[in-house]
Amino acid sequence: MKPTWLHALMRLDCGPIASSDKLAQEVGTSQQTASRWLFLLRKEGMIQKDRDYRITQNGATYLSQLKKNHPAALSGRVFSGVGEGKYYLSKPGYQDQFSGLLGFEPYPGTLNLRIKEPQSMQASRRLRQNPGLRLDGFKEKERTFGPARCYPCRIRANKKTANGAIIVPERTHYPEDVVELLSPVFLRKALGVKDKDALRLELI
Amino acid sequence: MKPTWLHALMRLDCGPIASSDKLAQEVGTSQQTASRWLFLLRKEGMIQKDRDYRITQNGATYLSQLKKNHPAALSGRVFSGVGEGKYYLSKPGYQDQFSGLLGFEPYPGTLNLRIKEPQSMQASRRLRQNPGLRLDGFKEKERTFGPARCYPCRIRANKKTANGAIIVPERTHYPEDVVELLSPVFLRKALGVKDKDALRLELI
DNA sequence: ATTACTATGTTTCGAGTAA
DNA sequence: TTTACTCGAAACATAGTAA
Repeated sequence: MKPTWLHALMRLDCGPIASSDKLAQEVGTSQQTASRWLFLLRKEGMIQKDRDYRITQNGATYLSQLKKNHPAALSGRVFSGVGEGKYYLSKPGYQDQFSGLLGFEPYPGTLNLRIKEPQSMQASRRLRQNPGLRLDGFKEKERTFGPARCYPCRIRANKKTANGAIIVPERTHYPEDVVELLSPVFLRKALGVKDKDALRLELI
Repeated sequence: MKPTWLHALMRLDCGPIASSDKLAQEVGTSQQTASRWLFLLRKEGMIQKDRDYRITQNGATYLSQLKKNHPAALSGRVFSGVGEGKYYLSKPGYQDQFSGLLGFEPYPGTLNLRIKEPQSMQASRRLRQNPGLRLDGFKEKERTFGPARCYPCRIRANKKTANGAIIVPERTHYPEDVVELLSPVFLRKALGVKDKDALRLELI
């Protein structure tokens, strides 16, 4: 399974590169082939050369369409967590970032969803590969609070809809069958859901 | 710029697909070629077929590594450096940070790895784009010691495993085919390795 | 140092078609 | 219906090398 020009483009998407030879080594092909790819990619307007070779807006757009990584939807059932979310949301270090990032002040508590369907599992896995909106980490005295990622979504249940966001801690390897939700409103009340009720998330 | 098998894999990453013909239409190639790709991808363990064709964990990992994230693994061979690592590790300005950051006191010396395989080169390159764990820089009399980044990993050789971390100076553009390792133990002894022996790193 | 040409060998493609 | 074979044609990769 040889590397292809798409590998080269994806490499360029991660950062500029100095020469065809360097690219060749990194993707595992010959200098000549790398040179040809760079030429063709340039002809297509996917990359440009100034000092180094770098991806253009065009190329980046092409890739992001290919990745189409955002799953469209994802569903699961409500369950009661240990109330950790509430604790984290109370930290000013995080709080200060929400408005700017999500456009709302979250209700001080998260709603937990457990996923069962394989399709949604896959969606959850794919979701975590996206950068999403980054919530920076911070330090507070002795304790370190890591960065997290947010994915805005629409939350539906009982023919009602609320806005919100999935929040995923960046470092800790949270189980992939669990999804934690933020929202400006108290979701259990706004949607009229209780434990074991089904929710549907539409990513935006 | 024809589509390649990678396009097919990326399409599969977005969701399962029913037949070679469907795939062919979606990525823009012939049914025969799609069929061949599906066969090859299955042989590589990147996809599986139950009812539909769908990507495997393996394939998803391959893609996510290509896209941006932490490389899962990286391998190279031990070589003897100039012993600079030892000097840096002896500085209290760094020493004081290790426990908090990595959860161990490093053995006073680093193990150097030289990377050859293109795949690992790519992994190394990608690794450096991640923030990792930041080791702050400091000043000592006249000399300035820059910040560095640490990437915790498991280190394997000879069926033995040790914990450790890759350490990368932040400013100096260290060659990307060299990786420097910290560990609470003396790795050469703990793993029974000497110059030119192969090591495998699993990032965590 | 880097790029990219030519020439040659190798791989991949896809129409036709069988299973 | 779908998958996958054959085989001539087309595309591609790479060594050598010039610029």
